[in-house]
Amino acid sequence: MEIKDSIKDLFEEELIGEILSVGKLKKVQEGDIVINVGQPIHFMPVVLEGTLKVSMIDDAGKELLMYYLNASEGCAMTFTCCIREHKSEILAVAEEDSELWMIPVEYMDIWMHKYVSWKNFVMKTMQNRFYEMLKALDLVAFNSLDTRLLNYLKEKSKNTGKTVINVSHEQIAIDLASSRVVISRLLKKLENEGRVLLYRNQIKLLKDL
DNA sequence: ACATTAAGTGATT
DNA sequence: AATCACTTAATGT
Repeated sequence: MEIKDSIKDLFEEELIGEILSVGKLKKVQEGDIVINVGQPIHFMPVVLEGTLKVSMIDDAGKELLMYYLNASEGCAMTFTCCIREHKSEILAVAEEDSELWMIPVEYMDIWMHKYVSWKNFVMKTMQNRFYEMLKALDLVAFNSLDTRLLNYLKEKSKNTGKTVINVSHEQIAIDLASSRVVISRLLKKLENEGRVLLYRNQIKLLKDL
């Protein structure tokens, strides 16, 4: 029931029937890897509930956070990868306990031609991701690390709707492709400025951030 | 009580 | 802004 509810406004009746019969539910826990780099993709995950964190990995194994995937959004990279049977170039990790609807990739192409609503869905997610990638690129190219850190914190609290963020300095460093020591220093500076409170594995954002 | 992991800090590049 | 080396603090067993 929840499955149908979360996507019923997106697609026409007939397609929903196909989606339900062809896909399957997958529950993941916080920290679970949904898609790993180099892994061939057989399913396209649509987020029903929860959030996925999508990162890019360079040759040296350095991570860089690209964007978050929220409810009723599909993984845009999958569209580009699966058609040519490419391997994944991204890492998707469950940011929180989430529910995904896994659709075998062979239907992507068929539905693309058969259903307008599917095409629109794909186009829309591509458009959204493209926009977020531009933002991410701009942030990396034209802003200093402290700006990026602030952005990271705000984004995270916006996603969870909370002012308390549960994350280690180490993890932030990985997401921003920096190092733990640097993040610790910048956070300490923010704390001294009275903008955050620091705890172990936890950061509290103060109002004026 | 001890080991492990997270965070803080000075010095160096 | 990154890395090294080291300290201190919190947490798990």
